[in-house]
Amino acid sequence: MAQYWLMKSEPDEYGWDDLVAEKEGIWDGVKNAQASNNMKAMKKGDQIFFYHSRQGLEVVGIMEVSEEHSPDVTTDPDRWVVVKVKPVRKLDKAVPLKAMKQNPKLKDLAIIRQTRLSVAPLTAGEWEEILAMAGE
DNA sequence: GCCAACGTTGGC
DNA sequence: GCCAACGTTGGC
Repeated sequence: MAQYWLMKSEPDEYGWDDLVAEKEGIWDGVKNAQASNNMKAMKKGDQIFFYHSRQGLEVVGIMEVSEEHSPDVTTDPDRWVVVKVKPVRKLDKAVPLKAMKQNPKLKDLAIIRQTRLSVAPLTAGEWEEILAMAGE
């Protein structure tokens, strides 16, 4: 079964619309051991929520892993990795952080507990709950 | 723009 | 190998 993830990006830097325009994006520049380990664990076809940080503060769409990890030549290839992702679809309505914080079922969500982690795993239950909040 | 949280670096 | 200083991230 596919695993679920959530990845953050500042829309100023790289937003959902940029990914859609490119059709396939390389998720690079992640310089954090925990996030990097999560990326290494990703399998092709895993589902990922795209979250806009700093501006927006909401989950805007779903993407999936199109190519598993490889060395990140934009940073330190011996240390960090990239994955390739492609957009699946935009959510009917974006799910704001504020709403997720108010939902007791999402209290253990990695982005709430550890805000600075940019790539985090999600349980199937959390995935479903966020989808439900998006009206799906 | 500010500041808290947290990871990393470097002097000892 | 410890820990203070520093840099970066991200919510507010």
